[in-house]
Amino acid sequence: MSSSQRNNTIRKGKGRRKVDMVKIETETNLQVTFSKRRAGLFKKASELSTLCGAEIALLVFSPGNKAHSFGTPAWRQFLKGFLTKIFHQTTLNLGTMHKSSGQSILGVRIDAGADSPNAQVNASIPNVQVCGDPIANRSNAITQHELMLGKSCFTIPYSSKTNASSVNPDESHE
Amino acid sequence: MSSSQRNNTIRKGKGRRKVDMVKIETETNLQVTFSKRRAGLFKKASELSTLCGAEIALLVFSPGNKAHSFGTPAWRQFLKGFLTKIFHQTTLNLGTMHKSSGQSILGVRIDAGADSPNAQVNASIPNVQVCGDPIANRSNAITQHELMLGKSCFTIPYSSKTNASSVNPDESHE
DNA sequence: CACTCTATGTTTAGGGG
DNA sequence: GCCCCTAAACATAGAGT
Repeated sequence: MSSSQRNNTIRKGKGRRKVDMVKIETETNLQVTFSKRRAGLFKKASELSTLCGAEIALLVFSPGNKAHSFGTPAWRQFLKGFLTKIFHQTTLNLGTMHKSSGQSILGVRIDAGADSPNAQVNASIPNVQVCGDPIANRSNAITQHELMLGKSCFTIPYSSKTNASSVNPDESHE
Repeated sequence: MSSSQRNNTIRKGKGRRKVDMVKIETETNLQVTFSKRRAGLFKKASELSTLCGAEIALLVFSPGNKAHSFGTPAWRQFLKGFLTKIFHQTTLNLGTMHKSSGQSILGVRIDAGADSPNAQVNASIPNVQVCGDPIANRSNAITQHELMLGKSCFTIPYSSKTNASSVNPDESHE
């Protein structure tokens, strides 16, 4: 046990209190924290995009499997152009519509069979695909994360020290 | 122009200075800010995952098209289980390896043709697919973002006020 | 690029309505 | 869930190495 008690506070004052970086046990507390921090995370993503012109895609699933997503405005166009360079034998369907509901279906579909740019997808196969996975498989101990795009492999060491760097063997150093 | 000068500082002190939320013009400045904030964003994502048990996938492309990714440890398993429920006519290939390099290829591949769970993907078709797109298409003005998963449509109004809420017509309110 | 340092702007835990 | 409030914790801009 750390200096504080379990997941709880260090002292009784009013302002912000330190919390241990372990899963919150109190259900209501967890819900509140999730909402606040999810909003904060989205804001940070938005700011990074604005300040630096970075393209970002972010998917968050709450413990109750509820999906929350974030994407920069130019994401679709950016991704289309980026993937087009990589995928030589596939066709990208972007911005399709849900057959029955007519609602927008976001994401990218890689379909080796279809070649119609605006082909509608089968309603039973939502056009949503996601990416992201750490090499490390220990909970709460993300040590490295790799992403393979085309011939380039990007590696991001990630530790509790919040280190984050990247290596790109095929392109210029950034 | 705002109260400050362009993208610059308000005063001359030493500590942190307020910055306008517009794209940074100075190249070196932008690089430094990108590195710092990207690290901060990843840390926030990691903390949200740890504290609340949320599954997260995050992709960031720098202005130079360099990819940085983040994903929670259980992301692959989580996604596999989640998508299995949704995709009835496809096969998921997870955790494949790059043919030539042997390096891990992250992400999810929806391949209607293949049904071998561990089939290797063609090296020219990296198994990386991403999701994320706003409904709004104006730069720096993300107003709404929708994600279609199965029969459920999740909507996240997003404004400069950093509002972020979600609606799920098919499941319980969170 | 990475690190350090400072000062300060920003986020957020907890509690109330 | 939303809003408001407080005060402490945290993130980070700018400059230097």
